[in-house]
This record gives sequence, structure tokens and C-alpha cells, in this order.
Amino acid sequence: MWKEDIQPFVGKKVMAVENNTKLDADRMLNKSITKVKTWGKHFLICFDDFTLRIHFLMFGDLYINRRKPPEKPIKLSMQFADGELVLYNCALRFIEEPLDEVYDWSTDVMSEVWNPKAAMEKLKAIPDALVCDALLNQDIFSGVGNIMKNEVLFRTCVQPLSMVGKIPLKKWEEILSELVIYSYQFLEWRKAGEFQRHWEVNARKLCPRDKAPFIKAYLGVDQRRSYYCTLCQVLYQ
DNA sequence: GATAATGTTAGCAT
DNA sequence: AATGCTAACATTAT
Repeated sequence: MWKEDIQPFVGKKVMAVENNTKLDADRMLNKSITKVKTWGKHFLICFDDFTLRIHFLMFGDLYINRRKPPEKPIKLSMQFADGELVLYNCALRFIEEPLDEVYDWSTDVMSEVWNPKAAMEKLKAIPDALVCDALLNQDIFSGVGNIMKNEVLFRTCVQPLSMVGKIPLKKWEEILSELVIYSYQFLEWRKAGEFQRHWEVNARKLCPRDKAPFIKAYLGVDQRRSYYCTLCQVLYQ
């Protein structure tokens, strides 16, 4: 949504910056935005020969033409002749290389060139990994996060501790297509400011299918929060 | 008011 | 050299 929201700034020149990072933000002065792109959770503001990479982490925010109420510390503000972009709570860096050298766009589940076959090949190489880890791997599924992991595993009836190599190919195809479907639904719900309302498993107590209590556990290499139902979700191992 | 959580990475230790 | 762990970031709902 932010990508659409800042389209009016494409072609516009940065007239001033307010910078609370270690970055040399002044290099953007008098430069014009050429394009706005995304790769997974990376938000990319392109200039002629470099790119500002923004990662909003857990609590990042972008405000356009206004400041966040109540007043919060600003990471970076970019001021234009006719507007302002204000960034909060994000990780920023510059990318010097052409983006096509840095990013494999086909790993992004929301890209036009998303390639599920390539993802499948990578999964075949890690049969012993847990599915809860695999779905969070940004090199395979750029953009997928912890909520989506929980929701898609619930939708497809797979337990998070299932092993990648033990999940049947048919089931994987279902997971991959559901990841894409859920990503676009997630975006629409976020735009409407109602994405939490649609969680079926994440942060929920009872399984809507069979009314059994969900298991809540911190699983995988990064011990991320997982919710699942042992009755309707299958453990492949 | 304390706690926990949509995520990543610099920096240190092994 | 490579791997692995922790602190840090910082807001908001419960």
C-alpha cells in the first residue's frame, strides 16, 4: 500500500532531509526518486545510481505529508517541494549496486515473476528442515512472516513441526499457492486496517474447525511463536 | 504497568 | 574461517 501511496513522489527531487541515522542521507539532496520497488519486506526507493533500502522491522511506519501522532522520534524525513515522507522505527541502508544484481525477484511471493518451482527446488535441498523454519526463510519465500506462517499452515492443515522432506509434493503445492493467496489477502486487510480480525489461528485460543484448544509454542531455529491444532493439522515426520 | 510480539542484524564469543 | 548467540531497536495491545 505504501508503494502505491508514494507514487506521487516518483520523479520528485529531495529538497531537504532530517536524518537521525548514521547514513549519509545528504547524498539524496537534489536527487530525484526514479522508482519505488519492493522485494519481500524490503521497501526500495531508487535514485539514479543508488537505492535507499528500508526495512520496517516489527514496528516501522511511513507517514506521508504528516507526522505520526503522538510525536515520536523520526528516523528519516525526506522533504520535497510539495510534500514529505517520514520514516519511523526502520532499518535503513543504501544499496550501491544495480538492484537486479542484489535481488532475485523470483523469490518474492508477491512478485510478478514469483517462481514456485525454484522454491520447490530449494525445499528439496533441505529435507530435514522444519516447515515452520522453511516458510520464514526469506531466500525462499521473501515477504512471508510469522503470522502468515501460522495462518497458511492452518489453512493447509500442516503442523509447524513437520519436516520439509516428509510433506507430499501435492501438499507443498497447496502451501505455495496458499502463501500467495494469503499475501494478497493480507495486503487488502491491512489497507482496510482490519488484518487482525481475519486471523484464524494466530493468537487465537480455540480451533474454529473442531473447537480444540490451539497449541502455542515457540518453534524452530528462531523460536518463533506458533499456534496449531493437533486434531486437524497433520504432522508429517 | 508489565509483558509480549508482525523482524533483522551488528557485534561479540566460540 | 565459520558458526552461533545476544542485545538492540522501539510501539502497542492486552
